Amino acid sequence: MECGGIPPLSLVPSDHPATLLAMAAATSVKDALRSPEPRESILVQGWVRTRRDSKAFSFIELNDGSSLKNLQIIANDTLPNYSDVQHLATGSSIAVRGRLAASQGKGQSWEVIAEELTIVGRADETYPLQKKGHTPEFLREIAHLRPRSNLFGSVFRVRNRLAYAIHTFFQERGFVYVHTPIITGSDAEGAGELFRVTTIDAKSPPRTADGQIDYAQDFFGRSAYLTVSGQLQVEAFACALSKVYTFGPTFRAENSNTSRHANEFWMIEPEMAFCDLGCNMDTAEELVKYLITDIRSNCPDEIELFGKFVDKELMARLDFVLDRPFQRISYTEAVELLLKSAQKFEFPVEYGANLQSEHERWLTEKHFRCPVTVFNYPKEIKPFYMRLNDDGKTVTAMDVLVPGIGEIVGGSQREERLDVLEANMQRHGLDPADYKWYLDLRRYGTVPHSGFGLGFERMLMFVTGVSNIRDVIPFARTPGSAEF
RNA sequence: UCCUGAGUAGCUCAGUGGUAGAGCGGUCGGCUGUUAACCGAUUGGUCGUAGGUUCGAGUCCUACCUCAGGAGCCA
Repeated sequence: MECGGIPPLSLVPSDHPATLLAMAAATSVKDALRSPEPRESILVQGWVRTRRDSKAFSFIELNDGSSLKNLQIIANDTLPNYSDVQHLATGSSIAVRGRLAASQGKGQSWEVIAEELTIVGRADETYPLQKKGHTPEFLREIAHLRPRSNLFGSVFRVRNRLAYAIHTFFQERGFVYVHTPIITGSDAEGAGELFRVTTIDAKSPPRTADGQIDYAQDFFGRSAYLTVSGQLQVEAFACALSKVYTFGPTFRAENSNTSRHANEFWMIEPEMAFCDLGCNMDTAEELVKYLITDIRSNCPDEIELFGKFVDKELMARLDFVLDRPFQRISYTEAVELLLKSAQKFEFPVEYGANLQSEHERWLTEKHFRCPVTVFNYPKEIKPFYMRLNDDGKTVTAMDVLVPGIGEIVGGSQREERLDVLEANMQRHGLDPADYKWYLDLRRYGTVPHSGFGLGFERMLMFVTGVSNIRDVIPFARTPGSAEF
């Protein structure tokens, strides 16, 4: 599979007047453009990007989403419906049967001389997309039409390829894809606010004796939520199938209003048995590099577009990341570096506190100027499941920071010692009784194991240079916004 | 949620308390193997919403809404 690709049209409304649509499978614009030779007969279908009239014919730029490039159609005035063709507006859908021939003009090698042109669906002058550039903010308001733009068509072809590359990476390495549940009963995973899933009537909920809503009478007989992470569940599968990963949607009810947060996003969570923190960091870094390499070589047109119109530094940065090993630095060393730096920070650097965004940016953008993996954080600022180091002060957390985005990967070696894990839970105010099944993994044949979460959209932002997460999700869900 | 900024034509924006503007787009015509074509004409407005100050508000004040950038939370 390559960056784009659409299946041939096989289902056609029976009452449709277009005879062309009933013909054999159409050729995609992408395939037409890379044809090795002229073709006597070809059928192409798509949407009109723009049209220009010449003396005795009309130029139509046709795009079907299979490629960034358009296919030029020559519609001669001998076509019986030429007067209609001359009024074809941007956005209209057409089917064209004709001859694929070498172009007489510059700028494209092939063009289609139309012998029959069917107008499938008109678009009138209110069609909001112009052939000139639009701001991403405007296109965001027409999220249902923006995939027809060059920028968003490219983003979503790359999104497709990135998902494919993620599966390829893990499948080639013997990982098993596990579908962890979307609905979860864990309400204290420490990964943020949760969306409640309920069938209780909001107007007259069942009450307990003390007046609280009685969720024991809810659909699942308990409180249930949309998942904030498949990690706890996937650990169970790692402790059986050894190397596993999840790749699915994740939901956080945080009121985050930033360019890097959405309330519904996709996450990749590998989990590996018999794997310590070093092995974990190796895997995360190898994955990030693999994905960049894959997109770089399989979506060249799209990357070129992003480099031209989205982020001029994109290609240099991607190559730079590929050429160099990731920097690894412990939290303690990072704090020392930050304290020694002459840089003035808005927030003070101090051991024991979380690194601020500006601190992370300094490390990855100013100091090392490449991705940085920070590991061994103070236990106080990390969740209960991370493995306690021998120093008794730090846990085996690791974050991969990349320039321009910040944290793209967060992970750790998990605490595999039952007694230490129970103590961690108590320190975090959690009741081990609520995690019986999770503790069983340590009770029966426990093994050292590690894993991490890679934000799918953040990775996509990194490889495309697109700076707002809303622009790499088909229909973004953010606070106050779920229109489409 | 907090801080900062913005909201004027379909889009991008100008408009310094006194007649609502430009470029692009759209439409019509011309020209032309064109390439974000070109030339001419034309179309286009609840100035985010609601109040207030003023003889007079797009412009000043207040509240709210929306968007953007930054912060926190994190992926």
